[in-house]
Amino acid sequence: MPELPEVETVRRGLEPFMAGHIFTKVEQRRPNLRFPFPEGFVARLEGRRLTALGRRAKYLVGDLDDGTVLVMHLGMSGSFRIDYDGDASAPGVFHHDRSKSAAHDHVVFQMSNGARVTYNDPRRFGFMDLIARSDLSSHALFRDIGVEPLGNELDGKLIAAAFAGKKAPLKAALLDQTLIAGLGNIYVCEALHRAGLSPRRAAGTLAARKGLMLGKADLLAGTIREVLQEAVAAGGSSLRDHRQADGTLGYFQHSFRVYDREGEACPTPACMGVIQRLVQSGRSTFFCKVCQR
DNA sequence: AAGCGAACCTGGCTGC
DNA sequence: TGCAGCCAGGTTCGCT
Repeated sequence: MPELPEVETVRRGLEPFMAGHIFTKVEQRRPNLRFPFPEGFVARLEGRRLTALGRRAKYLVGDLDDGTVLVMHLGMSGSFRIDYDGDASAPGVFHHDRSKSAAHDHVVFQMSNGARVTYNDPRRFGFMDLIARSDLSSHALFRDIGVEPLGNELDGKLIAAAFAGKKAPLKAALLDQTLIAGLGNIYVCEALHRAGLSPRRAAGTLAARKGLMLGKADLLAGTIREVLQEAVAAGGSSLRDHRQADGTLGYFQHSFRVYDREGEACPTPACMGVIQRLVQSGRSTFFCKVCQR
């Protein structure tokens, strides 16, 4: 499920059940996901307290009380669910999601507060790692990651500079995690439509603001921020019944303007276009060729 | 060296 | 009903 809004939604769902609590038992049911689990994964977690659960790009980043960081990536199909043995009437406690096969339950975290947190991932493109907090920013996974689109750095000037000279299409440049971190196929399509920019336009053609005149790069920075904020507020998007950690469904998919809407009328006011699908670097792009130039 | 397509893996849906 | 083929929210590798 995981672009930035979905990962952030997972983070918020897990935080109250995990942060501040101790891993009393960890089950690792297979030797690898996308990559092998790190040496001693279970032993290095059991008995440790998770002091905080954060997010960087599409990574969940959990600090342990010994200076280690538990890094988790959901790949394409990873999800968490929570079973809580405590007071079932407590606020924020939800039902177990039984819609997924236990055959793909790869990791189970038993926490000291009675919460059981299960990681399920049919395609196994996700992974987990343990990295010293002091090495995190220089680690290969994080070293080259670009700006957080919901942080303060993202603006038209940054986009124009990052995309300068690029002949690759905007679609590809926006998916490049070393430039802007956290966008994926859905939100790139949505941000480009809102900005009225063609996914095929060369990335290097966006200008930043000159004086009072806003450039297309400024417009795009605004729509990226806007669509991500709206999606986070909606609890992310739930395709194929993908659920939040608490078992509830995000609902931003109902707000898609173009993604997976091939053949539908373009939602731009007064636009007579029809949403088209095309393939760019092996992925589906949805856009309106009338109002996106 | 940037920019593509293929690969990783499983499951769900479509169409014959 | 069965099965082949295509598609899926991500990332990395290897070939122009």
